[in-house]
Amino acid sequence: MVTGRATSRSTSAGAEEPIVFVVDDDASVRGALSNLFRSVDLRTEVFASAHEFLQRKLPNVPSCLILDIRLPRLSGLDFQAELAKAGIHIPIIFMTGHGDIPMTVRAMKAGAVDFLTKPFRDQDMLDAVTTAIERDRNRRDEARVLANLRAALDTLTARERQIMALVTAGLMNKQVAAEIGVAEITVKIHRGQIMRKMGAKSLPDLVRMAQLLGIGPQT
Amino acid sequence: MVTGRATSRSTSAGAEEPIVFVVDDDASVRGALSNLFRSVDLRTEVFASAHEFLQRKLPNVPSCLILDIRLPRLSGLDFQAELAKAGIHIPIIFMTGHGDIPMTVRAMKAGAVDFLTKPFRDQDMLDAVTTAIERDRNRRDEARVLANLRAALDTLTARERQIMALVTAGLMNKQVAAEIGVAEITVKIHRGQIMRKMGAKSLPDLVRMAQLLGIGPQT
DNA sequence: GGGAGGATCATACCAAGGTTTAGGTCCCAA
DNA sequence: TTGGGACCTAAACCTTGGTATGATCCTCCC
Repeated sequence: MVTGRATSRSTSAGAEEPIVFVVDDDASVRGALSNLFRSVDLRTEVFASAHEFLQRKLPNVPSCLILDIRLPRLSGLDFQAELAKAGIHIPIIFMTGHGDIPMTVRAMKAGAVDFLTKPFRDQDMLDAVTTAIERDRNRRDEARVLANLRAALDTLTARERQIMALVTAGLMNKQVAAEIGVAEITVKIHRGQIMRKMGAKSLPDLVRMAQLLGIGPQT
Repeated sequence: MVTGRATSRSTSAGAEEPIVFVVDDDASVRGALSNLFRSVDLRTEVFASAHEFLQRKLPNVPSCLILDIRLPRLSGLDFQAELAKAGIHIPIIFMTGHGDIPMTVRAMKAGAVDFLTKPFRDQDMLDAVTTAIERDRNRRDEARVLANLRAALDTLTARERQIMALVTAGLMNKQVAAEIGVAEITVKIHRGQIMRKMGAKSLPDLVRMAQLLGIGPQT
């Protein structure tokens, strides 16, 4: 399973090596995990507190966070909530020595990848990390696509966005024209501009973009 | 939150009243839950074992299942796995007197709505049921849409399905024709037939259908 | 054998999509 | 004031999309 470093993926440019972040106030735990991950060639960074971790500017590579439920000043669960509120969606793996079921439920409901009780088997942790990294990789891929689409959408004028919505909803040019009270030729011209700006190679292409952008009939 | 019976929804024909199923070998628990749900006008059915529950032909209404982790003969977790394997996707709420964290994690990973430790507050259970019913309602809505689409897709011939994939991918008729080695007019005729059979009112419509059906570029 | 359904194609015709060229107005910022 | 961008439109022109009619060929099945 955990075969080692995510050897440079042939696609997208380099620097795709995943990172595992560990936050635990117990130095021995940090050391143990650090060793474990290094043993499988996983880049690792450890922190003694949530605050310390937040200082670190998060890199743009697949990563995950291993968190002790019981942290000084801020509980792991609260920290998880903080991150979510801040729009940071790094997958989290919890560890606990004295956790209980309600904590576990809360963490899992909030999207935690796993919730391990100490002591845990190395392999369980590695499996969880593999899952977490993979999840983050997928999330990042989707986020990148969406960001590009949104950037393209931002170059559209209000009129173009309006017409894009109507066109992708399935209206004919003449219907769009009637709907917004302009001549059909005007719609055609806007439409061409939309295809260019959005980089859509076909109408189905544009429809899928609109879909991802949440435009028109959500379905 | 739990305001009572899901009074006839204006859409789809009646019989939409949700049902809560309870499986627990402890008669007093069954009685207590039964009373609790009746007090908020929720239709309830209780069973003493997983086997008993399976005898019951599941009705076509939003429902959820409340399961004790510790069941005679078959653990709640294993039963959850059984149901999943059998393609039964009813949302599950677990109860436990002596559960542990790994159990909780496994249940939640497998999609459980909640995992309550006995004794729990009535309100917690009611909240969980509300969430579960709502989740099932959404799932059913999506499933119904998808079933209709699949039924329509089934009426397509192999050729039509092939052309549908290419058309929704964004190819022009002439490109489709070249791709499959027929005349453009043939593609046009098939295409018209596809629109009719699928009940698509426009190309964007068809594209969205293809998307839901997992046809073409998944994106 | 004969009919039904599927696939193919031609011809003809019309509707819809799309670009180019060439304007026009309005408004905002340099 | 001037320039540019957004928006609007017309005319001309070409490409695609889509339907109708009619026909051939094949296979499967009664």
